[in-house]
Parts: sequence; C-alpha cells; structure tokens
Amino acid sequence: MIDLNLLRENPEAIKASQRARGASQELVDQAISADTAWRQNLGAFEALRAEQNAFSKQVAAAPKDQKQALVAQAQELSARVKAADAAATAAQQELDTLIWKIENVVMPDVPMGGEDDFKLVKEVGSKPVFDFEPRDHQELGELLDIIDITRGTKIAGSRFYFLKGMGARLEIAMMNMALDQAAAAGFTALITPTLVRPEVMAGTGFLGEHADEIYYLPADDLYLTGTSEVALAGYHRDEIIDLEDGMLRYAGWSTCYRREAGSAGKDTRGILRVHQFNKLEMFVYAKPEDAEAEHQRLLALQEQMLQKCELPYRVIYTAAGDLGSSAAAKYDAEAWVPTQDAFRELTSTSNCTTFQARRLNVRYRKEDGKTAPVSTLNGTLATTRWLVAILENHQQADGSVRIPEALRPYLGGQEFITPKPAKAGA
RNA sequence: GGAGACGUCGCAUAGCCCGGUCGAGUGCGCCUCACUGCUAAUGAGGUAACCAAGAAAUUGGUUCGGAGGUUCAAAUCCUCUCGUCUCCGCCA
Repeated sequence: MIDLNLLRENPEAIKASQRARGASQELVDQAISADTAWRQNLGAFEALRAEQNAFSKQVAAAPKDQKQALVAQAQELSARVKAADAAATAAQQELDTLIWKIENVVMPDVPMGGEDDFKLVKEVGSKPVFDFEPRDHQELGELLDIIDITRGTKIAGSRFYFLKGMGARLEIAMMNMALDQAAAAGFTALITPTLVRPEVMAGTGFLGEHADEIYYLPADDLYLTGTSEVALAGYHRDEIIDLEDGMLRYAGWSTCYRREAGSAGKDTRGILRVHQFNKLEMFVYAKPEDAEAEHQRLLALQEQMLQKCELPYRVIYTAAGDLGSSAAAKYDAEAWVPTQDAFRELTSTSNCTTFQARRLNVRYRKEDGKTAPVSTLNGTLATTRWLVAILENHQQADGSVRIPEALRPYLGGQEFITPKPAKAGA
C-alpha cells in the first residue's frame, strides 16, 4: 500500500511511477477524490458521534422520570449517526479498493518499460566451451540416474519429478551451503508453514495478480504458498518490532508450490519450471534509511552463492513494468544455461520499501518514540532450479558432472557425479 | 473426533451474572521527579495503538481476539468465527 501522505502531498510522483510501470495514472486521481470524500464523511460522522456520546452521558445521569423523554430524542439522533457511519464506511471502502490497486512507487533509477528493457549491471564468469555436444540437464539427469521425470509424471502429472540419489543429495547440499552462508551473514533460519489462510495470502498481495498461480485446498480453505516470502512477510504482521539492535534477517527454507497455469507449453523439458521445488529465501525487516544498502548486500550474497557454485551469470536491473506490484527496485541474477544458449533467472531480490509493511502493518519505533512502517526486502539464495545450471555448466564429455569445490564438503568430499556403470553383458 | 474453560491497555489480572458512573481498576515492568545516598528502599506522578482536524498546544473519533446483531447506549446481552488451554478418544 502506498503512503497516503504522499498521495496528498505529491501525487505527481505516484503518477510518474505508474507511468513508468505502464499502469493506470487515472487511479491516482480517483484515489485523491476518494480520499477527500472519505475525510469529509469521516468528519461528519465523528461530529455526530461526539454529540451522541455527550447525550448518552446525560441519559445515564438523568433521573428516572426524565429518562423516557431523553431516550426518545436519542433514538432520532441514533438514526442519523448510523447513516453517517454507513456513509463514512462506504467512503473508506471506496478509498481502500483504489489505494490497494496503486503499485509501489519505483526508485528513480529504475528504467521505464517492460521485460526486455532491463539494465545490464554486470556479467561475471566465463561461459563454458565444450569440445563435445553438451547434453541438457534432463538428459544428464537420466544418464546419471539422478532426475526421474518419467516416474514423477506417472505419479503426479506433468512438471513433477523425482530427485534421486546424488540428485537429491546435491539439492540438499546446495540448500545447506546456502543456509550456512545465510547464517554466517546474520540470518536466522526459519522453516515456514507452506499452507496458509486466505487472509494471509491476500494480505501479502499474492491473491491479486498471482491468483491463477496458487494451489487451493477447498476442504480446509487453505492455500499452498509459492514462496516462503508469504510466511516470512506475515511473520511480524501487526507488530511493532524492535530494530534498535539492527535489522531482522530471516532465511526461510520451504517447499514451494506453483500451478504454472499461465505458462503452458513453456519450459516443458526438465526441471526448469515445475509445480514443486525447494527454496531458501532471505527476508529482511529494516529501517527505511537502511533498505537500499541492504538491497545491495542481498545481491552480494546471491552473487557469492553463484560464484561458489562456479556458475557464469549476469545481473540485471529490472525495468519498471517487470517489477512485482510491491517492489520499488529489483535485481535478477541469471545463470548461463549452455543448451539454451541463454541466461535464465536463478535469483531475484526486491526492495519493497514500506509498501508491503504498510499493508501488513509492521512498524518500528523511531528515535522520537513515534511508530513508522518498516521496509522489507527479499531475495532468493538457492532453489531447485540451480541444479539445471550446475549440471549443464559442469558436465564432462562422458556425461559425468564435476561438483563445484565449495559443495564438496556437503557431499562427503565427492568430486564427480558419474554415470552408472553399464551392467555386465548389457 | 467428543466434552469443557478461557481470550481485557508490555506482562499478569479485576470488571461481564445484574448494559450507562469503564477507554477501563490493581500488581509487575518501564519512564520522570522528590528524598535518601550508594549498584537498593520509599513516596508522588506518568506509562497503548490507530484515524481525522490543526502550524502547534490540543480537540474529536475508533479499538476490550475478529466479524455481525440487539439497544438511545455494549468489555458487559445474542450469533458466528479464529485462537489458546484442560480432560477423553484416536493415531502417524
């Protein structure tokens, strides 16, 4: 939710942001008139209510024989109060629906435009050169017997898979390495609920634009979360948190579920885009003045992970139109996927400024003792998708895969994943 | 799954039966002052959040888990809902 004061004092800033996103500017004008109407209605109601409260005290103090007459008067007043109350409530609802539709105000340096209008920040590492025809991760997965898509599909349908043997262990190793790194950087580990109530899903904004993407369990009226961000953002909901000793940093470990309804036919091969995967997500509650520096720090942590996995990658600064509605700025790190001859997104980190916290009502106490909304930030540190890049970039001519050094301690020192030896006589 | 109890201002509780004098008492914690003087005791006062108006002091309003309802008036009565606890049953 945007800041109402900003709407009143500098609506042009919000309009400019909406324009950069390619979102509606008209909404801003509508919200301003709704705000004015609401405040008028509220003032009228409050004056009437004050009258009623004063009158009510008279009634209470009046001697018995006068009560009857006073009550009769009060009835008439009560009716007017009810009407004014209803009008004020309606005006507020109107304002609310409008204000919730306005997206977060983007940072001034965010490029205008859509998905392809990003700013390239950097490219790191060199793309592997193969003197053989590289296999894609699905082929490697089958050859090494570490990814079983056929059986995943058999038991759960398309976009499901089994990670088997070293495949399963590789994912756990990577997740563990990420968790260790996060812990060293001051993040508290959290294993989060993956089923949440409707109000939490709505409160974090995912029921809006992502509604199609979400699994829902009608028998229990619960939603499966597509990221632990939902639980992590809701964690301190309606709280005044203490940021005196520094920001609150969490590393959420969870399985994520996505319907991928809008991506039929896209990335159907392998495990690049699946209905269920694991993810380690960083989430930070910070004072607004510290948010930008922390955003850079999250990106640095992501890069550190990518480098430990010895992956060539690039960092892009997303354009306004490709930002989530609560993000003011976002960096994506994309790893090189050789068989696709393309960079594919492995991590994403967003600075949501105070937008998300305002909606979730998470505040802190400032020096002057007043409360103010905090800033929230999030960023991916590892997901199942990373396996795609690891397998493809580190493959050898015989189909074996070299394990990046940093991961080896998590795999008993093992250096390669090798194909099963062919059975004798086969 | 069955039965019951409970949810009040940081924490612990009073108030609810018998609606108005309750936005709400007490204890603890915390803050300020006084006194004493020594890492304390005692006394006095203060101590929620949110919204609107205002330059501000301040004023008005809302909030007693949440949502509805009854009433001139709801912490208090009614309905639903969420949560916690206890006992019983059942069981990965």
